[in-house]
Amino acid sequence: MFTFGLMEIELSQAEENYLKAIYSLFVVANKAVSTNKIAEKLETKASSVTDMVKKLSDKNLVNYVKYQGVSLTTEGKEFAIHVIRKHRLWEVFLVRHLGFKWDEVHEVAEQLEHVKSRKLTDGLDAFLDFPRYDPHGDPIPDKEGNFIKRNITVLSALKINEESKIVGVKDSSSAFLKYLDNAEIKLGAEIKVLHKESFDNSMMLLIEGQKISISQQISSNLYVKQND
Amino acid sequence: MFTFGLMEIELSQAEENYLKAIYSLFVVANKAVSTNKIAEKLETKASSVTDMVKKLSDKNLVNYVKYQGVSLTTEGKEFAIHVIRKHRLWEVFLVRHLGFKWDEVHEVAEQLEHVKSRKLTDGLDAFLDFPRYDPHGDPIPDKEGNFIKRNITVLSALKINEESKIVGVKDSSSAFLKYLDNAEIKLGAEIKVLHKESFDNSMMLLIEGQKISISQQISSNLYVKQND
DNA sequence: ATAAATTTTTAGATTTGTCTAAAAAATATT
DNA sequence: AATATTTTTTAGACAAATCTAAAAATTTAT
Repeated sequence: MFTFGLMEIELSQAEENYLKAIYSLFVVANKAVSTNKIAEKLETKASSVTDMVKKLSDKNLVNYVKYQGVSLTTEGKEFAIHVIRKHRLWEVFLVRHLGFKWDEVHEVAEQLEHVKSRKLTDGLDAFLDFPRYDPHGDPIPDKEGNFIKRNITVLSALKINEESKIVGVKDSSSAFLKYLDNAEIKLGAEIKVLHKESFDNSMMLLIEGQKISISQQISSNLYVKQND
Repeated sequence: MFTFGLMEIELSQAEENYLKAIYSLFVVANKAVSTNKIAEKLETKASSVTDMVKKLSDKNLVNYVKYQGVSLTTEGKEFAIHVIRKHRLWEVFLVRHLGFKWDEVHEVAEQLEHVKSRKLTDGLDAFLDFPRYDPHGDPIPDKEGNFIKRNITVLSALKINEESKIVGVKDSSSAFLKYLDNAEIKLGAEIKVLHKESFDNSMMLLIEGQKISISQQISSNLYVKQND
């Protein structure tokens, strides 16, 4: 058997976490990522990253040239996306069925994402009725690893009088999510930009009938649907 | 803070597996268990067990005297029961909601049982409506670690003309469970012993209207309700 | 273009959990 | 009771994943 497509190799949790980190760093940088960046993301040391990256390279999961950063191979990307799929499906489950708040799911999903069982993942997906987004608005890859590519911008980029809908958060920290809860800013909310304050870049917003002012810190961490 | 009751210490998966193994061996033997028995159960070597048991003893989770076997401390028992609780709750979830058969749940539950989150476990328990038994008929400890103590015997101990109900399996191997599926022997089935063959100890059974013969291998691995 | 600063890698050590082989203790046998 | 057998522990080694400190390469600055 040469079944090379996916899942023939068993990865450790550490390996999976590295692939996930490399994937997400690559997505934003769009070029090979440095060992330092990976170390920062995983809260480890660059020397540890070098070791692991060599190992992943031996397994053909990453492309690695000394001193020139790391990128994922096709296979490595498949693994990373599969882990992300599991993570986000679990988040949906926790919020929908176990009463978790959106700021409480991350830590638990970080553990659940490493459970290995195709039947479990696909069964969970079906049980949840194939959700397309997680509680933070991030798209969930399907069985084949296909994402919905959303047309989104940050709220702070909108101009006065533009209308849009909040569809996701850039920052998923507990602190930020709790702020949004307190301010009653929810995904799906329709918004309109009433005013932009030039000196501090704060914004006056009409959100579901309510007028509220938000700092740039906030508006630059909210994703809205691209208007066009 | 001296909160010593439970969960202040974080255990590794390996440590949790040792506690679980020691617990289940102790339950049947009712005396301190040998390192050899533990090694056999965990498919490892006795020397590895000695090492781990020392570590668990340092953490006050087991009582260990050289050459004299191992037993759980109150705290160790609490941990073991908590892991068993998680294992069995996940089994219920997998069968009820994700379409797993009762012979498919073990391996996945072995992974899920190590996920650490009080909120997850108790939330799952509530979501499942506080099930009292897992798919194999084993009782599920509640939040406080309390079990239902069932009055059960093995089917093979019943006498001719005795009636009872199948409530659990002693052997949870995939092979045995599949045999039961094929023979359409389910938990909850009402049975009556029609005949016992003296030369091979096989039994003729009336089970839900059907007459079937089962070997001693089978009857000694099925639990029935104790007819007091 | 050379020096300075930064980044990355290497070398060697550490922790966890495991192993094998040998030694020590406990149990069984005669 | 002495010997043989079995069980258990010790000693030393190993793989995975990490770390620190030092060396090497790259990038930035003058």
